[in-house]
Amino acid sequence: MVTTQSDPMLRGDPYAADCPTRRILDRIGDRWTVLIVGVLGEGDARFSELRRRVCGVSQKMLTQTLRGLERDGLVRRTVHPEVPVRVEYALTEAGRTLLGPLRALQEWSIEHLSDVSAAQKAYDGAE
Amino acid sequence: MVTTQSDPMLRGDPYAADCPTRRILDRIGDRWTVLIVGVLGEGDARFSELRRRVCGVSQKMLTQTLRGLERDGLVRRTVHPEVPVRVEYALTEAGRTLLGPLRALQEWSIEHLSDVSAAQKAYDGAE
DNA sequence: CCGGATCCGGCTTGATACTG
DNA sequence: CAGTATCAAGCCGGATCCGG
Repeated sequence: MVTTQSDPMLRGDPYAADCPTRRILDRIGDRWTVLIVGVLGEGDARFSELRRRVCGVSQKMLTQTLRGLERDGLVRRTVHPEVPVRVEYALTEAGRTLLGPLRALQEWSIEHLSDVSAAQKAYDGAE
Repeated sequence: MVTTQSDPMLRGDPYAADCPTRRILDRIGDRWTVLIVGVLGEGDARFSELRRRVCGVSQKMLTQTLRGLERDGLVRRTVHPEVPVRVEYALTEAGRTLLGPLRALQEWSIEHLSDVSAAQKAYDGAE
């Protein structure tokens, strides 16, 4: 199955099922991770704050995604045992390193959105 | 629902549901798009070639993802009406511009995989 | 045969309600 | 406020079938 010859792990071929890129992609490719990390990149936030800012996320997916990020060591969760419980989420050192690549993607999106929209319109029109 | 005040569209807040970044993220966040674009970045490929290289993708998702990319103007589909039909997929100009940001993400993955794995192990152990 | 569409079962997601 | 529990709906993957 896996061609271990010449070590594809460290090359530009993230296509074997066990390639590192694949593993990360499965994380960030869930459509909420990127957004949540993006929000946290602008500053720590508590649960409901995230819920409000990441428009459209369900509390279940928010919880689930945050747990995943915590597990990956990208987000730190801090519980303040006050009267109304306060839980703060923050990017870890490692989590902050993700911001760079994410920004690149974001800038690409902004830059190419009109082209993509036009292409979609053309495609749908022609069909 | 949508706060139209002060135009968040062009800022660094991809968190409104109608923000451009969101739209693109929904595309690339499907877990196959990135891999397929990555493969095509190394050269044109036909359907079964992609199927082989993007290990684990089902024929259905491959078709679906390629259609989406074609619709977005990122991939060009060429049918050669030969005896066994040959269909070639290639990145468009716009599609190639995605390679940069994708590489950044890929490099991040490779660089941080061990940290993430360690964090996961620690998290699971502590629980 | 290659590329692709369709049908179906299982897992993931989302909406809603409930708890500490 | 910050989640967990529950259940319905939609998406994914696999098998199967079709057109050139």
